[in-house]
Amino acid sequence: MREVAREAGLSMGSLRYFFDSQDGLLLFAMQEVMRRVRVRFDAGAAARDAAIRRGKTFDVVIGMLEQVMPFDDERLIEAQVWQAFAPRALIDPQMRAMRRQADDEVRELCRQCVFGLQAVGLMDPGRAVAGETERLWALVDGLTLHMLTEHTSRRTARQALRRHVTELGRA
Amino acid sequence: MREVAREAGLSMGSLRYFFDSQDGLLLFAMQEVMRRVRVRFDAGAAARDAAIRRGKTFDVVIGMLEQVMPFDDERLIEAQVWQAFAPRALIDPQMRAMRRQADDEVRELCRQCVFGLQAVGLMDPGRAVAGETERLWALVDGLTLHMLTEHTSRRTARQALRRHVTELGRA
DNA sequence: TCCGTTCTAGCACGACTGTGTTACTTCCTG
DNA sequence: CAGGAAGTAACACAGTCGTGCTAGAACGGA
Repeated sequence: MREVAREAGLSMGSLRYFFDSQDGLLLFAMQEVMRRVRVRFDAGAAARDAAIRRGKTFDVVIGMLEQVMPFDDERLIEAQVWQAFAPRALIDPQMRAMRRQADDEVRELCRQCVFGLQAVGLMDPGRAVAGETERLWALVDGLTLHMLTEHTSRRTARQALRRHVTELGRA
Repeated sequence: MREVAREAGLSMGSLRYFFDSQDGLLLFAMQEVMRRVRVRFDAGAAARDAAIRRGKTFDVVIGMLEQVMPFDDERLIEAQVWQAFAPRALIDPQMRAMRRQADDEVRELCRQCVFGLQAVGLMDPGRAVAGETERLWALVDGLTLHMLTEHTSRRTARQALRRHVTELGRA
């Protein structure tokens, strides 16, 4: 708390005017990360719709998935902050619920990507949407994890993601 | 520290006889998790070699990968403990190095799996080993993450893993 | 100008933390 | 049996932590 106040240029008392407890601050921080991701994601919605109409479904899918992954420094920090909350989210019910919601949103994004690819004939119709959703979701979060520990480069992660989505189209 | 001492049935003074500092305790705990995984993994080495000679390469690969994933309660706890260290490992150099080593070992396991599948003709020769290693590794860690947060069932994770490895064989 | 809201700051309390130190017990070996 | 090593315990210290509380500043509308 004192460190946060210091970096914000506030005294402890002032900080506590906005956050009545540490839990409140932490919860807000989590929510703020979620909000930022959503804002960034929604910002590109119109452009994506236009691209889809031009038949660029594949590129749009890749682009959407990359939005929730740490492909620049800002998103890298967000991912690291999120990671910092992870252990507490295993214990704290509120944090757990919040992470649950965030995870569900990413999973839903993956499902839409898989469904979309199938709809435009970019995915083998023989594949199960649910199963492929789970696999894509795990890949996205796995690559995210390896990028935030800097054990995988952005270039490599991008290639792996592209490879995976491409694979979905193979019969 | 006091909580660890309590659960161990020791006083703080006694605990400090074994671990001269908190860092030492934490580092040991990380190393202990790594050791357990290795022991469990090595325990099945002979059986796997035998299975491979019988041509059961696919099942062996699946089995090896499952060994480093939380498919039972014991491994689930290990994964959660490991997760608890993650944020600190972003800062602390020693922890960072230790996690780096652990990650490298899992990555190497994935590489051997990919390479092995290719060697016995279970993988399309047109695939790049390095790229598929990265993809498999991300999938394994992604599924692990989703299992430890209990957002994915063991059954679903198993299916996704099996699906992925099977896919590698498709031309 | 007055007054309530909004914001800021400071202090102090009680609890908890890791560590340094000392002393005692247990146990094994020479 | 003596003595040293191994192990255990207890205490205090210096910090840090989150929080409760009070008081004052800044600001905006009546």
